[in-house]
Amino acid sequence: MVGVRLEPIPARESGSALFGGRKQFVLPEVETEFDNLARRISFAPKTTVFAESEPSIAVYTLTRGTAGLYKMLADGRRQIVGFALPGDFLGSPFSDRYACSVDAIGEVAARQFPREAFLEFLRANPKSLYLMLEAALQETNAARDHMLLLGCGTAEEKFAEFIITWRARIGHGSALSNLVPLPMSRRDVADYLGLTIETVSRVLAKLEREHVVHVIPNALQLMGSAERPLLFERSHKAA
Amino acid sequence: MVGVRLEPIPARESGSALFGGRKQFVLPEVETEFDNLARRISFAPKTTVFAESEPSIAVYTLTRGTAGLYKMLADGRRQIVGFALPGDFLGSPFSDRYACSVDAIGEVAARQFPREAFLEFLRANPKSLYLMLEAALQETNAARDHMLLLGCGTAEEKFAEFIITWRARIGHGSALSNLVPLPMSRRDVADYLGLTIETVSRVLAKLEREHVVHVIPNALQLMGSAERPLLFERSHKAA
DNA sequence: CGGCTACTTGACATCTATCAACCGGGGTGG
DNA sequence: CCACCCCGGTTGATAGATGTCAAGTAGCCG
Repeated sequence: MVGVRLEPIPARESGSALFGGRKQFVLPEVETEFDNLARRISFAPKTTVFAESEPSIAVYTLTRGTAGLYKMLADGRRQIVGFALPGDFLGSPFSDRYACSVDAIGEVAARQFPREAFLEFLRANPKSLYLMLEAALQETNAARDHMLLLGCGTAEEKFAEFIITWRARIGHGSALSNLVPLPMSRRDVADYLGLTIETVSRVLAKLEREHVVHVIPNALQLMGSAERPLLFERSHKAA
Repeated sequence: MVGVRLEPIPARESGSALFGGRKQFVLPEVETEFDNLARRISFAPKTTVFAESEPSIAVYTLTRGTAGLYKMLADGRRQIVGFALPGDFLGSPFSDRYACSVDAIGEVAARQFPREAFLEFLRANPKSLYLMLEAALQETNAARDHMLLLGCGTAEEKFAEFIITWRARIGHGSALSNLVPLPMSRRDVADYLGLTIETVSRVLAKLEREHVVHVIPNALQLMGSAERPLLFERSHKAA
């Protein structure tokens, strides 16, 4: 086990959906033009926004709720590759088929854009294109950070990294709270971390025994005083 | 264990460096302009092209050899997030620091571009920007495919997926050969798959015992007749 | 109240990591 | 030219983490 403090956590990559919410790729001056392309649409909890390999007819930006992006194997094994929050972009604009599936976790609202219209918008707005490329590279990097976790981390390290990153994402702008909402199920967490739900449960039990966290339905209370090593330490700190 | 045929393998994502080599983001008509920005540079085997967290002063396109991209933890655990082949783009154009490290595996040659000049080129060439965004999204998807492997795969599945994807990448254009060169060390393979070198070695021994492959120094002979299930099956086939 | 689902807990199995020995090829230097 | 060493790789014995299977609990909704 390798440890690091829990608190400061130099704000790392989003680990998010396609693009972390903070990265706005539509500039204010073209926003209404962009919005005109959109159709508002919402999804009930546990319903599918789109599924991998379906024809990619539209792209989305999430406006409310949380969604899970995942890829699956034929026998049902599933890897959640990210969680999307409001502001995140979803879809495969350059592909004829969606590259992964997206399920609403709770109630979800989104703006839907026909794929072709979206591409046309991009072609007409190089500045947006530029910002979106920047966001896409950040996203690739976030995926690679998660690869590091999946390939090298222990169960406890995986969970710790998850909860800290998640807390940073939803704390977004406002101060970080020690009461961290967890809208997703244990199965979602397990599939995100490459673990089983039982292992996640046991890690939680252990952290609770050690007074690092308090387990609450749909949330987690981080024990503020906890200077306990929780996370694995990167060889190079984030910028 | 879940099986799938070895042969057809619908050409999947690159799993590559920053951008799969086949994706040319510099159009012919601006290529000389682009090249004028470049400085040719080469790297001896096992040397570092750049390291994570170093100032991001230049970006590169690989012209010869193979490179490994990786991220590390403080205690030395390493995750190789991809291998780069000629044509692949390397660097963190939008960041002040490199997002991951790159080591030459064998002898490597590359073109080096000052980061600012590269960004200026992108801003001046929306078409390149567009193609690069497309490539970046492919790369994100490849990273997510690898996340699926790292999170869900067994040792044997991981190795099989690796060897098949690698073979497809270097076969690139020409017919796929059953003699697959492996310029990287066992350690590289292990760190790419989230395994130990011993486990990789044992998987190879097992596959050899079962006449699926023949192990050769710096290469692997795939036994053509092998209809043996080797890979894990995706729930949705690639497009 | 009953039954469902999500979650937890326990006992056990298994895969992969760990630790250690060994092998073989290539380079180096005597 | 040979001996040696070093390094990468293989193989074996063992241990440990996590997965599997099964039972039990708690909350929630009908």
